[in-house]
Amino acid sequence: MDNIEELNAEQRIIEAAADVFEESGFDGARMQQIADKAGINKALLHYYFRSKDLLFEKVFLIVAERIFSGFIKAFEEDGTIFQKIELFLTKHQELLYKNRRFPIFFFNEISRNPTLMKKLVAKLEFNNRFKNLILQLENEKEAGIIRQDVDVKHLMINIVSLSVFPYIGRPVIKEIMSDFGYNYEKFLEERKTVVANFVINSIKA
Amino acid sequence: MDNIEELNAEQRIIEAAADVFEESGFDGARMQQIADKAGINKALLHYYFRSKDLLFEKVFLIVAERIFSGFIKAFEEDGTIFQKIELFLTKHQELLYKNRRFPIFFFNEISRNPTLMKKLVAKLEFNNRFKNLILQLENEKEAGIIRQDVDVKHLMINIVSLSVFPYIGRPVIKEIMSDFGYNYEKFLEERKTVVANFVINSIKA
DNA sequence: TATATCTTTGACCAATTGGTTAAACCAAAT
DNA sequence: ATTTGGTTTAACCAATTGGTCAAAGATATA
Repeated sequence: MDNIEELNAEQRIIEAAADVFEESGFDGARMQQIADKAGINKALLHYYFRSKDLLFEKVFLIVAERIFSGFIKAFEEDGTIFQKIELFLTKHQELLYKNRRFPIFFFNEISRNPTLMKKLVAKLEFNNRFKNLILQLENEKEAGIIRQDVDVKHLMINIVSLSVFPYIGRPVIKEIMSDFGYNYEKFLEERKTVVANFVINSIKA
Repeated sequence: MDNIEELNAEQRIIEAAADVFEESGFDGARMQQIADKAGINKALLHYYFRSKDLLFEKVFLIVAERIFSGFIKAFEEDGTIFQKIELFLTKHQELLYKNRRFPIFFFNEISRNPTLMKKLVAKLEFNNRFKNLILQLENEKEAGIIRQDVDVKHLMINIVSLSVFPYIGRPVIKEIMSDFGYNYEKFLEERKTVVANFVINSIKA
């Protein structure tokens, strides 16, 4: 959303709020700052969204849905499990790279208010979307393509862990890397292929 | 620190502050709440630590050092790389399980104030402590114990990712798991062996 | 006992913050 | 031209928050 001026007040508020909340978190965010960034009076925030809590919840769900639905589709395309993993990792990395501040913001806010996750899960219909993937994994296990001892739950979490953690731990990794003379950005670039290989090596029969 | 009454005021403040900051984050934490939990007057906080910022920094570094030095040693023991990985994962999981709220707190605060990480790295002497591990990995690579294409940086991040992410994403995973009829605590328990196997499968020659 | 130093407190303050309200603005309908 | 409805604003408010300060307690020293 570059041309924020063209949007109407309500939409400008949402974009501004997304930005400020992501930058400072719920507790650190200031209604005045959101109003300034949206180019409107502070009272208008309350006119459209009643309270900081309600504004936050609405914005949080909008942004989270935007990002999640971006890569959740990767698992719904056709292809072998290896292809799906590679496709997911590519899309995931792409999205993370464009939204570096999102992961830590997301997990932090969810930790402070787990109810948000219930609402998000309901909105995104996780359950339905992953059923086929689970079936496919069981099939490929029996077909001898992947190891017998692979567990779907753990595999999924492993993939997401490996993909998203470098963004959550960005400043930590960056600092340690530079301490060793490595470059963080180069590291992220390498990771696009490294992670896929790591996962596939680990599960193929 | 169970018997908080036996400590002197300054120590009680540190323990109370650690608790409140970990629970609410820097922005969400209230000096009054820390004072209450420490059983002292709010003015005493400022007598000992001057400001919220200084109190936070001191407490953050104390808690982070406590936890980091707990598992960093795992890599300094003798043994093959496989043994070290298993030892690290065991210790790491143990510590994470006892300090569930720490990871998200830690990474969130570091993201908002990366300077903290500089101070922590200096305090913990990361560089010196990992040199030997890197040498060992190169040796075992040449000896044909682990794959030629294993990269030390990525391997380290992979291990930490797989280990710590389930705690960062706790409410997220919990919600999705229950949506599928799985149990999160059981999942964590399984993970102790699953992760080690996953990593070792992936790197052994 | 008197004095000096460190510890602890209650009362207080200035600044900030989320939120309210009454009035002004403005486009469309009559 | 006037009314009507939604939109936007400036001014304001009550509550909270980090922080201060002078005085009271406590402890050790002489």
